[in-house]
Amino acid sequence: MLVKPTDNIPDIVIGRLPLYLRALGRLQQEGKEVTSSHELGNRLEISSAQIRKDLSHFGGFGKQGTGYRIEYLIEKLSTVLQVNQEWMVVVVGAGNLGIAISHYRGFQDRGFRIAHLFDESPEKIGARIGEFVVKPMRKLNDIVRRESIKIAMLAVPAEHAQSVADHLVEAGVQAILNYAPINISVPPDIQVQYIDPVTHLQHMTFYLSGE
Amino acid sequence: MLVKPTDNIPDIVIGRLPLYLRALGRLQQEGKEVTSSHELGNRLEISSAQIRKDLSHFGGFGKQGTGYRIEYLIEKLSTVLQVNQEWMVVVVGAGNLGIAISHYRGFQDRGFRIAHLFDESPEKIGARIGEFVVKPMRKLNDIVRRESIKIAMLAVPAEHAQSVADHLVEAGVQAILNYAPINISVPPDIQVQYIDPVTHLQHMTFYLSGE
DNA sequence: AACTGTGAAGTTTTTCACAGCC
DNA sequence: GGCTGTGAAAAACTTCACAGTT
Repeated sequence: MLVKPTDNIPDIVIGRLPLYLRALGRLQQEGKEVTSSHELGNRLEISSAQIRKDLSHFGGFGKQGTGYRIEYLIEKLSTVLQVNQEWMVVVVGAGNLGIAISHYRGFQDRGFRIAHLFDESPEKIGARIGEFVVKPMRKLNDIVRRESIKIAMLAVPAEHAQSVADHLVEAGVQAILNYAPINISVPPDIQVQYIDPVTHLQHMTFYLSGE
Repeated sequence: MLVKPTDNIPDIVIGRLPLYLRALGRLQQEGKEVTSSHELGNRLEISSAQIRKDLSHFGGFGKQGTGYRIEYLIEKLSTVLQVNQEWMVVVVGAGNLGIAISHYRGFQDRGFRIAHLFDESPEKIGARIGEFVVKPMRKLNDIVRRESIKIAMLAVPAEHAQSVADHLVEAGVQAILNYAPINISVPPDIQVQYIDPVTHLQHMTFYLSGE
């Protein structure tokens, strides 16, 4: 039973693992100890065969006839995704969005901790936002390097997203979660994911019966 | 040249159209009038063939030898996605996230306008948040019905997401953008999309060189 | 020369269906 | 009887490559 297989796992499979993990956490909160590909599939509207096949990439996590022990599966998936450790994250941009991100309690128990909040605006620098004091952009490079921070969330206006991303990469960041509604260009070994609510809304309006 | 084809377009294609639209808007801001599948593809890191094939589902929007007129393509894609009209949206949940959503300026010019902000907590009801006054949940049904609002953004704690979703559907909402980190169950004709930053972060940590 | 639109080919992803185990 | 893990089959998706147009 492997945990980090040498054989290449499709990215689309990796993208589903966090959903499994989230649903498993929920099942656990509900007091369940064991689940099945069928139950998980119902929750997530994913076929049970798909779930079994996805999990089988990493070895046999289940028991025939019984299903999956939830605690065990959570531990295994956490290891695969490397969220059995806590990752330090920086937030860049202390506007409404950056502030909301900084206040959000939901990162903690899923593998992430916000370490610093940066902004370039003189009015914001030094301000207290929850437990953070807004730090100036010019300190970003030193802090990220010194603390070996690998992950950043980008919550600046679209016009500044590319140049901030460049700074982050320069400072050694390897993964960027970009909330700005613009595609950024980074070296091929840097991970980028996007969050743009409007793209989701526009995806849904396609299917709505016209006003 | 069709605009709403009878033949079934793959959902995965529909999901890319908002990205095209976003990139086109950006190109337009930069003063460009014409683009090509190649240029768009470079921006989005999508192959030019894919873009041409996706667009071809809706008819010939481009000109051989020339490319695509940006203004024209924006208009066509907006029509396909039905965002050539403005959709009224309600936000449920006036915590940090709901407040940040309500302040966000980026919905306006991409087809959406926030009409109301709801919360159930007595301390929040009546509070002024930007241009909104927080309304009580018990008024949700009437307001959504009266104004024929079809879209909601759900920014309540995970524990309440399902019951609020049920209320929304009951009130006639047809599309829900769910920010709560939990899968909700709705009738098959209701659209749901999810925004959960942690799933994106966990997707990226898979690829990071371990701490 | 540059570019679209598109069948055909190739690749990836999902589902099926069942042997094997509890 | 219920469930996993998995080859094989099916379906979906992407890329190729080129005829045809500007």
